[in-house]
Amino acid sequence: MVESKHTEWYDRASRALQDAGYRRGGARHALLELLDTQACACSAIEIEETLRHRSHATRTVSRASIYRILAELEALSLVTKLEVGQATWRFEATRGGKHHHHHLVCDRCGRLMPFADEALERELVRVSTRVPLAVAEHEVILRGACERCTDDAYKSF
Amino acid sequence: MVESKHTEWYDRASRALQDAGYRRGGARHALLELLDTQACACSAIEIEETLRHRSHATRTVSRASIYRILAELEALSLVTKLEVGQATWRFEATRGGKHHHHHLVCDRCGRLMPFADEALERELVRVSTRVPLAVAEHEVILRGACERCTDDAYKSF
DNA sequence: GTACCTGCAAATCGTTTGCAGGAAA
DNA sequence: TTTCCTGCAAACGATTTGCAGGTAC
Repeated sequence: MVESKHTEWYDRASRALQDAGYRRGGARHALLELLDTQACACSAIEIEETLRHRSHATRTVSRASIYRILAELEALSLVTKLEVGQATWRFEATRGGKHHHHHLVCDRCGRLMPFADEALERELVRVSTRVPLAVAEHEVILRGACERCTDDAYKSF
Repeated sequence: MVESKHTEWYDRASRALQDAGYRRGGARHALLELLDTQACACSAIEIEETLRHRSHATRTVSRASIYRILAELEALSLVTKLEVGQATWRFEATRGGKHHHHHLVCDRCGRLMPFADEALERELVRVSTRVPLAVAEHEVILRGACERCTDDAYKSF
């Protein structure tokens, strides 16, 4: 098996877990490795499937453990829990400012894609100060038809 | 029972349902009346409770019907389905431009409040054109601690 | 009278929890 | 050896569906 390189997030997460007193369980390790490779949010079910089927996956992990570990990671702010899609939680590694992004959701195929925009970010920060809430996080979701689905519609004529 | 005034939304929704060939069922009517009075999104369960307990509620409606009717209304763009809170759908009447708003969610008590901001809206429209998706809707959620919860924290010292 | 509407109860699906065996320290 | 970690299976809660009776037209 090829030794794969980890990102900064993986190292930070490993350390944080250790500092928080968690042991080096195999399931937890497998989840960290997987989350580290994901560009956008994925659901617990997707994580389970990926770990089960991907050849390079470290091992399979039971669904209960997936939820438990994700909850631990969320409590340490190592993953962010999103509500996007089908009334299902999705999770993604909480990376630094540079990787901060929002989400595009295709209404037709359910595809989820990240996007980022600096001006929008500034606007959100400004709005956050004018609102009766001590804002800790924000989240923007744009819904519509993705290019793939738009193309398909075109081809079907 | 006092005859209550309906908003433009109620009339538009009634007409749209009729045009779409739906009959004037009692459950559907009760739901329209209720949704018409709500300032912000509510869940199917909340709707059921409200219809059951409120004195001015027209009648009770079974949960299955609530979901079915909400799905019809959503298909006609008469309500908007949101994912805010506990992996639960919430629904609110789709009103004209003036009532367009986004949501503040309190992480501590779960309270949901609407907010609106014109500059943010313009920014969202701009961003929508620069993204690989034919954007049909957008949604912004700000999470944090509401004033009530912040006050409580203060008082507890 | 027919076709649609509605309520009830059962099924589904994502998520959470209880418990017992297995692994890390 | 002790305590934590994990998987399994059962519990849970929101949502959906099948079906039978009731209602609008």
